[in-house]
Amino acid sequence: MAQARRKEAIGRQVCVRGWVRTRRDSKAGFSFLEINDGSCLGNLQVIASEQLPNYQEEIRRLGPGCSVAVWGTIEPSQGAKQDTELVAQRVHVYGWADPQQYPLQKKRHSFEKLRQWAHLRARTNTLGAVARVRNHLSYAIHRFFQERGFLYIHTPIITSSDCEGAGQLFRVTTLDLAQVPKTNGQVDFSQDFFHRPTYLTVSGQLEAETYACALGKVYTFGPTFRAENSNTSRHLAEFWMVEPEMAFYELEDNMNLAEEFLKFLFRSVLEACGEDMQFFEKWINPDVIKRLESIVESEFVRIPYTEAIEILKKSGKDFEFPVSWGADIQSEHERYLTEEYFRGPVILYDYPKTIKPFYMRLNDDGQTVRAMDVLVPGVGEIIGGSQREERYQVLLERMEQQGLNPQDYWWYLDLRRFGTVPHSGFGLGLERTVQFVTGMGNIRDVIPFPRTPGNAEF
RNA sequence: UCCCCGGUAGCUCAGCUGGUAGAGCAGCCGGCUGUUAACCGGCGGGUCGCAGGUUCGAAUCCUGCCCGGGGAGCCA
Repeated sequence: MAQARRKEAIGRQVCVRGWVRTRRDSKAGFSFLEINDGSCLGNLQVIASEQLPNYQEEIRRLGPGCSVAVWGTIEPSQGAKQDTELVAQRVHVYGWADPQQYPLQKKRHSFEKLRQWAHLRARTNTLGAVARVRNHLSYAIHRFFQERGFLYIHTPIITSSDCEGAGQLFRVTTLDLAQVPKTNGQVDFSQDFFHRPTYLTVSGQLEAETYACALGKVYTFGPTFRAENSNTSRHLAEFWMVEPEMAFYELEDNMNLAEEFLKFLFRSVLEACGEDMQFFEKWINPDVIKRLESIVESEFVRIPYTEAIEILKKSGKDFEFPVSWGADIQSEHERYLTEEYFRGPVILYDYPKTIKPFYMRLNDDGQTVRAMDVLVPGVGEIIGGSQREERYQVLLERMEQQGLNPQDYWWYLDLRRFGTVPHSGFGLGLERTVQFVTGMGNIRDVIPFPRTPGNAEF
């Protein structure tokens, strides 16, 4: 259908199959049908003459949601809003959609309402466009890494490490919850499927490091789970994350890769998803295209955490959360830096060790670690990463400082005992990237079936 | 989890200083039209989120609960 809408298709005999978006009748003896099959944003206009045998019985009853096949010839359109139209020689109806019962109407629906019809919302312009952009980003992610010699590796979904410092975990068990086996009042996990407590992964990083420390450059791209009771437009309980991990990369290499990566993705979407991006620019956020174009051409600002704190202190802004060295950068602070001060992406690095996980490499000052966060206007942190601590003794001390039991991480420590190398990596949230690219305000509208606290119906 | 805002027709919402419900769009019928957010006329359509309470009387006031949204924390 994407091809049938182009002028080059004029004269061709075609069959298209899809869903009716709308029907308009003309007294001149025919009806206009707008058909969409998801291959592109725009609809194909079909001219269905009353001469067709099923015109009165079927075609005149077609409405939004009905599924059809149309055979005919592509001809130049007499109307102004499209180049081509399909003059039907035959229209077959696969399935009806009773207009009294079909939820989707020709009119615009709120995204809140569409979430209640998650099984049908892909049939709307916006959600269809989001799906195509999301698909293209996924493709571009693989292309970026594959073209640079990274290996795609599959890290486990089920893990037993429960304290990576990345939030609450979902428990995985086959125990009968009505009759949990106990020993001395404690749950006896030796009777569970894995003979130990297990969880859904919150990150594939630790496992990815093992492959990076053998094969060089690797990446994971898969679902990630956080059981945090987060109710915001930027959080999901189940989301997709891209995590490259590179041996022999130091923090600066890591930042270079992250910047190159984002630019590659944005450029790729601009090139491949023009019609969808114009739709987002018109209906969702008038800045989306400009924003991506300027990022593709600009250098990312890179400043140490300490310098960012100075900027925030000098801003004269009355922040709800006080700015002080050693405290986390809050959403309002990120927003000031990316949206007001720098007006573009910013990479912050060298954070205080007290607010970052144990695996980040300690700087010589003994106070900061080689962490980096990429912040973008609108969605905040889109990438978080670091150079990993490769020194056995330092890593051991950091684990103990953070109250972790090194025995639980024996295999992770082994990477430092045997042939350790400097290495780095980062994580990119796919949904936040889709949000940033499309301008969609709520993360629940950029994943087909969002999982959030209290919501897993579909 | 905390702070705000909301839940009335299929959809978007008005009605909320208490007096038993309304518009636009959608749907159906008719008219007009190479139409494209089509247009004009007519018709049908509601346990006012749920449960209590106050009152002669509650969509409207009070309490609790459920659901949704925005913001915050946590983070991707």
